[in-house]
Amino acid sequence: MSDLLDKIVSLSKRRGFIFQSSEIYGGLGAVYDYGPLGVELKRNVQARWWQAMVYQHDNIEGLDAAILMHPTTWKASGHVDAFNDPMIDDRQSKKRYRADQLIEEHIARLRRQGQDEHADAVHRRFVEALHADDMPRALYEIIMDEQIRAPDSGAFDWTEVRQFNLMFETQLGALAEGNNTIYLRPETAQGIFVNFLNVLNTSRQQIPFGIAQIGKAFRNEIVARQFIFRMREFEQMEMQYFVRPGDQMEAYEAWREKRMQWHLDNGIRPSRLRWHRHDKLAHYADAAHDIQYEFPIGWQEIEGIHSRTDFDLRNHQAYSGKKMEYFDPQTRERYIPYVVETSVGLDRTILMLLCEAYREEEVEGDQRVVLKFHPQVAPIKAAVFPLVRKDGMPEIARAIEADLRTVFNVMYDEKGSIGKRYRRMDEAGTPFCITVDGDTLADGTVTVRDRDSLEQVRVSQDRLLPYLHDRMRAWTPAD
RNA sequence: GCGGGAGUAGCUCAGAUGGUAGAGCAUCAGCCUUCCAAGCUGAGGGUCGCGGGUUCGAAUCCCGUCUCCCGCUCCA
Repeated sequence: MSDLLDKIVSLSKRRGFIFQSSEIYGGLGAVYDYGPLGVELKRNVQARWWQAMVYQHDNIEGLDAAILMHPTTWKASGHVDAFNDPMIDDRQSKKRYRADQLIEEHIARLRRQGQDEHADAVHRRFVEALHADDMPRALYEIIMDEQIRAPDSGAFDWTEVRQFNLMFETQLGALAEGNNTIYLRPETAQGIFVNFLNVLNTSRQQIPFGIAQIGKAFRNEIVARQFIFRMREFEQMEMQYFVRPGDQMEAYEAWREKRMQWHLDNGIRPSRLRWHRHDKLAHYADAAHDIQYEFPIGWQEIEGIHSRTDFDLRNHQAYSGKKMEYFDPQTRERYIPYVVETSVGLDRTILMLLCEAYREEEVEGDQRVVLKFHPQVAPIKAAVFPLVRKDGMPEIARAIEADLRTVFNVMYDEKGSIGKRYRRMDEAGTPFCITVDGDTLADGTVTVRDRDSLEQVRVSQDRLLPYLHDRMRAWTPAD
């Protein structure tokens, strides 16, 4: 891992942004907890997304669907088939096959060639393999021993057989008998699709309109690494935008622009963001772009904007028997809407903000570590200090703290030298420090110290709130 | 999943040849501080990832296991 990411991991733990899950028991792989500062950062990001998506658009409705869903949901979405089979990849063609189907085809081929004895032997071994403890391994050995080649490329260059059992299973009901297996959702989108009719019928929306949701999703990642970049339990902020078939590209382009702007508005430098177009489209999509950020580990996806046709609604219609059609009263058309999806990883956004904000700087010969968050996402908006712990300064500082607390998350600190307190707040990413000093007693002004420029401005106590609001609004990212 | 590396106080780390652990920073209490930390005094904090074994005795040796990191693979 890069030095920078190491430092961010260390700072995250040291200051209480992010902890590994269940650390006292040795940790749980690729699961993380948000600490006191981390949860503030996360809630601020959620709030900004909700504001930008739901409140700023009169045709977008919010939703909070449950994590547990009817199992048929995942049949309709394609996740059960795609995620639970023993898969093997042809390294040459990059095509993926179901290992069991390859063997079945091989057996059928042998029979066609009259090699029934051989076919029977393979078949017996195949049945045995399907019940083996290490089923993927057993299937792999058959493919190796029988030298089964890839149907398309004819190559014999296979990866291991892997079982893509990426959905977390759990039991519905207290009785562990019968077929009660359900899944923790691997994506939040299906919660939106299955509620499409509910929202349509209750919100008085007309197409085009969207449904937005923030929520947890779960995937048994094969390779889960790089801190909170790829986690087994993670949070998505998704919006599905329903449009008339044919109008999807216009909506797609509009949402691409809005979503990129959102990241810029969070203080991400434009040079660190780029578009990545999917050349190879999933079968249900007719366009797909990712927004990538230049992490210390390289360019990585943080958000996907996908035009996913009517695939999901059409499938839910087929599986549920419920008509997913929309009737347009103007044109008197009836159709299953197309969907443009924006899906951003909340945890990845947090990691991006940490990477973007982290700076090591030299101040008058000393080094400081500072998180230059956008003030709106900063966990603590302001800290209030008495310059010294006497002459009534703590009392005045406490009063200012109490006043600001009605609006912001603020912190009071009187421990250590004033410089030390500034540096502590730098590490937490607090944009403003307010110091009560001797002049405060005389004229009612305080020092407001800027995290980024280190500049100090004297502000009258009673103008403090509007002053801070103005400064937050005017903030722009450095370099 | 495979190969390699690592796991000692909250953080970063030191602990040659086995004799039951230290530093800096951080934290807490007090002092000193009238604007950018690392001044003073004191305190708390570790069964050295976990389990087992060898040994009179293990952080140090052996086995297992978990977690993290790097590379390959994967990114459905």
